[in-house]
Amino acid sequence: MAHHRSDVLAHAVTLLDTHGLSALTMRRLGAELGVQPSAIYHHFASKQALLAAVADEILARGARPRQAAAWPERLREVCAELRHAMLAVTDGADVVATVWAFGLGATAPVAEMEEVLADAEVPDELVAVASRTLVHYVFGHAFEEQTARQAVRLGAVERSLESLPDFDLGLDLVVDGLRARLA
Amino acid sequence: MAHHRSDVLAHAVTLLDTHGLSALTMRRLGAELGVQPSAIYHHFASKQALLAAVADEILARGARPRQAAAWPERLREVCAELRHAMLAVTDGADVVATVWAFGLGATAPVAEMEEVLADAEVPDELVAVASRTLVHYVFGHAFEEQTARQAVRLGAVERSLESLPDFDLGLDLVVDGLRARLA
DNA sequence: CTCTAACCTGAACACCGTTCAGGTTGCCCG
DNA sequence: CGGGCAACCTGAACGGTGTTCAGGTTAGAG
Repeated sequence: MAHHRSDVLAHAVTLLDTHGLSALTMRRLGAELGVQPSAIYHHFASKQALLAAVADEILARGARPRQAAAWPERLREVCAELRHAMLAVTDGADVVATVWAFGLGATAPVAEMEEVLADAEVPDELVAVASRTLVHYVFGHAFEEQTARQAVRLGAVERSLESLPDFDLGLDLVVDGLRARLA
Repeated sequence: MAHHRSDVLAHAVTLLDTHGLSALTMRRLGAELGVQPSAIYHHFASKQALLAAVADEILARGARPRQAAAWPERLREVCAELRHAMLAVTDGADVVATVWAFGLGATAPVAEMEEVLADAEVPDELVAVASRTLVHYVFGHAFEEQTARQAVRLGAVERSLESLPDFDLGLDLVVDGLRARLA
């Protein structure tokens, strides 16, 4: 039975979540679909393109309604949604951050941050700097948290998860810095 | 003629700088040294271990004397040194950030940040949060800058380098946020 | 009933990290 | 001087990886 692009993508996300990024292989994904590895190239031009679609799918699945009105809280909402979306899938932070860094996808969150800041009438050069700083923070924190969690789960390291820095506190640091610069 | 661990490490850094991370292969490194790939395993237990040593070497080569006395400027010095060390070698940001994230090395910069903050009598929980936030920012910014630079050099993308956010401004955002929280 | 587009096969190519039994080399010690 | 030991290396192999390509199948539209 023939598969669609969306089937392949859904299976890729499932495989990623259940067995991690290292298991997300063209051969294994093909086997999971009962298909030759080369068949996947009918739906995605390369593995990079597949990963880009996976990253966007991870972000889409994590979407939540916006509630806040003031820009600091709206910013926090966007960052929290981004963080939770990545943490919800095994190695999600790795995939999303890499795809974004290479400019292949996952552009929605930073675009929304820029929109929030522009709406708040923040100067243009600060909009770019602040949104980039925030996204770097969220990616770095989520990646570290996910990596540490996985290391502990595999028993590779006895490092306690208590020592992980608090996400909201670090976020406040940046938001406060931005607020100070605007005053 | 027999090689030492330091020879292998030096050649690995050279190979990384001249041809990028994707060319840093056990086979290619062996060929560069006139040696079988398996010979490298006499000096490094795995490629991960080799990359960890490469990351530490990149940081060691970027070391500069400290000059500032006040903690905000000391923090900026550490961050600037870290940034320049990574940018000085092709794919340096990728290697250093990855090695650090997996806890395999590159721990010196964040340790020094923590020391600076502790000396400034910043509360313990803020020391961990602030140093992590700063290192995430520096890694993210350097990785993005290096990736964009490489994409432009390869002609893969016409994205202008002018649009890259200013490093010092983003750094000030975090430092100011920390300063505000201390007051 | 034909044709076209979507989907897939199966083999091959050129790589990759890693292991292992065995071989060579150079230096120290008795 | 000669034995031995440690450092260093060989060469082949194992089991993977992403990707390409000529050709085959199948379902649906006209």
